Amino acid sequence: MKRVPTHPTSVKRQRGGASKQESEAPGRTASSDVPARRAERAAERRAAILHAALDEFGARGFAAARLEDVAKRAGVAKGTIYLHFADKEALFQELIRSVLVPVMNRLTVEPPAEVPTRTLLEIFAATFMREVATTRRADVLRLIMAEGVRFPSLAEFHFRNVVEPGLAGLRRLIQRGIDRGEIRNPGLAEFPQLAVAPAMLAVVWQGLFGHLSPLDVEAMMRAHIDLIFGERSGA
Amino acid sequence: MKRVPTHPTSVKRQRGGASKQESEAPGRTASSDVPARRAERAAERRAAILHAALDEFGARGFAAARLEDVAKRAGVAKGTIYLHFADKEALFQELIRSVLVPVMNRLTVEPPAEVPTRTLLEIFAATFMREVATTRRADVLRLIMAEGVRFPSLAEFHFRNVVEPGLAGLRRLIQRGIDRGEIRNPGLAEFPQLAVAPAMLAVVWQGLFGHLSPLDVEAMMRAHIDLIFGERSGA
DNA sequence: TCATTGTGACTGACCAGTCAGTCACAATCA
DNA sequence: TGATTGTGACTGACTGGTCAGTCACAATGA
Repeated sequence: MKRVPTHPTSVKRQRGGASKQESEAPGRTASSDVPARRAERAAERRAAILHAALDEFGARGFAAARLEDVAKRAGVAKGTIYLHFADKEALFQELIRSVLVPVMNRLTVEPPAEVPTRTLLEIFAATFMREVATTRRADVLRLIMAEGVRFPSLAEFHFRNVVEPGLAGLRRLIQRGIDRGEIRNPGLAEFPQLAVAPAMLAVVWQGLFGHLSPLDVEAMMRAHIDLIFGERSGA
Repeated sequence: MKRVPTHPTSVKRQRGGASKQESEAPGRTASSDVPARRAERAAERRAAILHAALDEFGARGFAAARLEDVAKRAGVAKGTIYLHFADKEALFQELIRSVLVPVMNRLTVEPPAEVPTRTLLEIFAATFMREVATTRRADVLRLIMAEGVRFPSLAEFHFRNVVEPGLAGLRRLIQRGIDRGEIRNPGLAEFPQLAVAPAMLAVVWQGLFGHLSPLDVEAMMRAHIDLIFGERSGA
């Protein structure tokens, strides 16, 4: 970051092939009998580093995480990290990018058939729980809330690519509910944040207090949806 | 944090007098003509250090904040910090303690008169906005979400002294609303978290995205209270 | 005067980022 | 096909800078 290069190697090489962006670790083990092509191996290592980084950053936060630990966890030398990422911050950004954007695409499906809006919202909530709240992706969310202030570009990236589209989709859903007379309160369309707020709280709660006082997130989300649709008891 | 003390100084001296706990910066300047008594001066310095720590930790997070900057901001030498706090972590804990506990006491008033529950909730929300969301205390909240995972004792302290009593008070309020027929959804009493969730989201939002897309927190809270009381439009 | 309080230069651990060297594998040749 | 050479991915010891915490000394004031 602040290192002055001895040789003015102005242009950094930056491998990684055709900008792979998947997040799931590849199933193929390194000891496969079909020797993976170089590019494949590189992609595997890149994925392994991202995976390890998720663990380390998630557990320690950005500033306190040590790249040497990331390397060790990924089964790689420290220097290797720098073959794939420009620096610690770039690794962090790429982590956010690769972990959240794919889920957002999965969450922001088009509002399709003749299904009641309540069901759509329930699916939305269930998907969020299954894909985010109960996975290590929740750590990434907490990480953004935690470190976002210090990385404005990262906060903005997350806002443009996750928050804005997610909220827009939610607003469309809610508006649909209002139009069909399923939702009474028009304020919800103006502030779709009200609809996600409990999910965010759940992520934080489970991370901080889960072991002290576990929260029945599903029941809470059910109560929340009841609140939105003005019912007095769940199914 | 991970520093191994060279000398096994088992018991740290820990000056600082009668455990002052106020958080507001003292108005008195150091150049006051009435020379403050030693204990007073000590308390003032302690407060100044906490105040500076709030700024620095709030802006940079625990790991990245530098005690030298805290000292400079407090108008004090680095060593002086160690006259008042055992180490960086103790300073951080004391910061959380001194900033949030007093507010919690102010928020958790007894549910008094013949006032409608809605008004009480509105007061609760307004107080939270005035005393927390729009002050540097919001940084402390974000700080806890950020660093709490890495400081379990701190997370537990915050849970026992802020979250639990706060939620209990809120639950009592909601139960009152249900008993009086003002609130329809009984799930709210089971999950008072639903009532605070938007406030938490507002704190995070303003911190991360406030400059990209400011959130009209008051309007949102109004919409949220409408939702709770089943009204369709605010006053 | 002397006990208490404050100071800031200093120490030692720590860690992001570097780079000279290694070696697995691919390409080329006999 | 097997031997030789070339390539660049990978390694990890190292550097330079940073910062928490210390302590010998200075300032203060009872």
